[in-house]
Amino acid sequence: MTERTRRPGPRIEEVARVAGVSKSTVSRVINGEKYVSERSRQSVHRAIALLGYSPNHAARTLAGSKANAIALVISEQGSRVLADPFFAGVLRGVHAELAGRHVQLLLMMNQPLDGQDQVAYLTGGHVDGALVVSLHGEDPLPRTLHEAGLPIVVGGRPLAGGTVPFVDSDNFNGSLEAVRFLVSLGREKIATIAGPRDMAVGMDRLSGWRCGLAEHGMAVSLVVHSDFTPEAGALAMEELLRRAPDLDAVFVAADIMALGALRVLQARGYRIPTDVAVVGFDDSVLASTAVPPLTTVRQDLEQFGRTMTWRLLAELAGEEKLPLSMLLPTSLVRRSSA
Amino acid sequence: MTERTRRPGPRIEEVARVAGVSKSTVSRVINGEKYVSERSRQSVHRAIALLGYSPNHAARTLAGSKANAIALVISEQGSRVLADPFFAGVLRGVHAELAGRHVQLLLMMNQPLDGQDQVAYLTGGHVDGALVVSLHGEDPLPRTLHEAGLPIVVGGRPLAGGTVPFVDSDNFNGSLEAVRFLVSLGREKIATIAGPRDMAVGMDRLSGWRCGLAEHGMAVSLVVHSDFTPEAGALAMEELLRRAPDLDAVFVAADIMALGALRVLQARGYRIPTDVAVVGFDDSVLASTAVPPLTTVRQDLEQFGRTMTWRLLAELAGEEKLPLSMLLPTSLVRRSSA
DNA sequence: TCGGCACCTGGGAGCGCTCCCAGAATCCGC
DNA sequence: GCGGATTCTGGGAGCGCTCCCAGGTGCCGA
Repeated sequence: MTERTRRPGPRIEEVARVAGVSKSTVSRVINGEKYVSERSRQSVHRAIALLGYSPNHAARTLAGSKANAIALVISEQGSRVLADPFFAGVLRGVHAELAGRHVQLLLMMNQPLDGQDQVAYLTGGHVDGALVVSLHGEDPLPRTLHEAGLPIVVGGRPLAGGTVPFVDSDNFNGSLEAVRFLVSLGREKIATIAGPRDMAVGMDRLSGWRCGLAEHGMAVSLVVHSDFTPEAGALAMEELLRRAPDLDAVFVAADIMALGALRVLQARGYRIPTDVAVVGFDDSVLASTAVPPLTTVRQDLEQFGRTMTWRLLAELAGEEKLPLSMLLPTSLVRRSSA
Repeated sequence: MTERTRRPGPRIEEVARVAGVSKSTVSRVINGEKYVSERSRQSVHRAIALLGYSPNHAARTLAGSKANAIALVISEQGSRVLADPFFAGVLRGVHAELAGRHVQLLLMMNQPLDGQDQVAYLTGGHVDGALVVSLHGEDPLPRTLHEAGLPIVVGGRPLAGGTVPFVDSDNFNGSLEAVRFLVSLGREKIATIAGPRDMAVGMDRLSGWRCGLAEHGMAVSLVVHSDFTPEAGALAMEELLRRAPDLDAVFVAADIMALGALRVLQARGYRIPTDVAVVGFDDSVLASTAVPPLTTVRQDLEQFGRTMTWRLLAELAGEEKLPLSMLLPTSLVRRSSA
C-alpha cells in the first residue's frame, strides 16, 4: 500500500507548474542558457525560491553530457610530512573557488593498490575533470589522465614536462629573492639544503639559489640534497658544516627541514642569525613558532588551490587561449633567523 | 548525423548479455544480494572483469533509494591552526576505510555564508550520511543534521551532549596519564595551559589534569585557558609563571601551544626538563621537531577517521545496537621535555 | 499426490533530469 | 508586403540503473 519512497523536495515539474512554464524552460534558466525571456526567468527564480527547489544531481548527470563534479586527487608518493599543511591550505582554496557553482568535489587518494581502478573511474565519465596534487615530480598519473583526454590541472610542476597544464608557486624566483636578500645582508658563504632531485619543487628552489649566487660570482658548491623531514634536514646541516664550518648563511628549501638545521646549528654553538643566517621556504606554521622565528619564503596555498580550480573550470567552460601553466608569486617574510 | 555523445564504457545490459543472464541478475550480483546461484554469480563476475565494467554512479543513485555517497563536512569555526594536521590525518583514515566500497566521498567546508544551503543539500538526498568534523563544541550543525534525520557521525565530542553519535580521542584519560607520569617523576607543582572553554577537547583535557592531581591530593588552581596558537600559549605560560614562579611541570593541552610555552620558559632561563617538565598533547609534527623534543600524548588521527567512517557505514547498512559514541585510546610518547 | 516454502530468474516501469526537435512569436531589411 | 533570421517555448525520448512483480524450479512434510 505504501508508495515507493521518494527523495524529499520538489521536482523540476513542480517548479514549472508554479512558474507557469514548461520544464524545458526551467531547465534553461537553471543552466543559464540564453533564449529565455526575462519574464520567464523571473518567474522561474521566484518559483525556485518559493519551493526551495534544488536540482537533483544524479538526474542531471545521468541525462546530461557532463558529470557536474570534479575530483581532487591526492597522489601520495611518500613525503606526507610536506603534504599535510600544504594539502589543507590548497583544499581551502579549491573549496572557496567552487562555492556557489553546482559542482561536487570528489576526493580521491592515490593508494598504490587501486591505481588501475582510479584511472578507470576518473576517465569513465564520473567527473568532468580533475585536480591532481602531486608533489612527486615523476608521478605518471597526470600524464595518463591527460592522455586519456580528461581535463586536468596539476598542482606542482611535473618533472616530465610536456603539455600537462599545471599551477605552481614560483619556486625559482622565491629562492632567488631569498638568496639576494642574504647577499644584501653581506653574507659571503651561502649554502643550501635542497629537496630531493626527483621533485620539481626541490629542483626549482635549487635553481633559484644557484642563480642568485651566480649573479654575484659566488661559488655554488655548498649543496646537500635532503628529503622533507626535520631529521634529514639535521643530517644535511651536519654534512654542510663538515664541508664548510665557516659558512655564514644557509638557504633551506623547506621550513620543516630548516627546523632540523636550526637545531644542529644551535647545538654546535652557532648564533643565529649573527654567525649563520637561515632562510626557509613555505611559511608554514612551523616557521613562526621556530626558535628563533624563521625568515622564510611565503607561498599562498589558498591562492594555489583557487588558481588550480579556476583554471580547470575555465577549461571545462570551453574557454580558449588559457595559459598552459601558471606560476604564483611568492614573498619573503622577514623574521629573526636572517 | 552524429549520434548523441555517450559516456564511454559498457552498460549493465552488455554485461548481462556476455554473462548470459538478465540485467536484474547482474544488478543483484553487484549489490551483493542473496538469491543468486553460484553459477550466475561467477559468470557475472567474469563478464564484469572481461568488459571492465564499472557501474554508473548517477544512474544507481537516481534509480535506487540511496545516494551511494557520504559527505565529509569540515565545520570551520576558527582554530584552523589546530585543524590543519588534524584534518589531513583524519582524511587519510576516512579514505582508507572507504576503499573498495562503491561510495563516493564528497567534501564540504562549512563557510559562514552557505550554512542554509548546506543543510538543504545534505538533507536533500544527495548523500546517505555525513561525517562532521567539528572542533568547535557548540556548533549547531551536527544537531541540525541529526534532527533532520540524516545519519551522521561527529568527529570530536559535541559540547551540547545529547544523542548525536560521535567519535573522539580519549582526551580525559590521555591527560590523566600525562599527569600521572609527571607525578611519577616527582613533580609537585603541576600547572596546565588548557584549551578554550567552548571546545570539548579543551574541557576534557582539563578534566584529566584535574583528576590526576586530585588523585594525589594536589592543588588544582594553576590553570590558564588559552586558544590553540603558539602566541596564546606563550602568553598563558607567562601568566602561569607570574602566579607560580616555582612551578616544576606544566601540562599543555596542545603541542602547538606547548611551543609557545617552551619558548617563554627558555627565555626566562628555566631548564627543560630539569627545572620544568613539559608535556604536550597531539603528537603532531611539531612535537618531534621542538627543542627539546616534546613529550606528548599521542592520538591516532588515521584511526580516528577510520572509526568515524566505520560507524557511519555500519549505521547505513542497518546494523543495530551500535555504540552511540566511541572514545579512542591515546598513548604517552616520551621524548626529552619530561 | 499436492500444497507450501525457499530459492532463483527475467521483464519492465520509472527515478528526475537534459537536450533534440518542431513550431510559435517577433523583428529585420528589401 | 514578404521571406528569412532570431528569439523563445513546449513536448517527449531516453540517460543507466534499481526494484517490484510475476513466475519458474526444486524440495519438504502432510
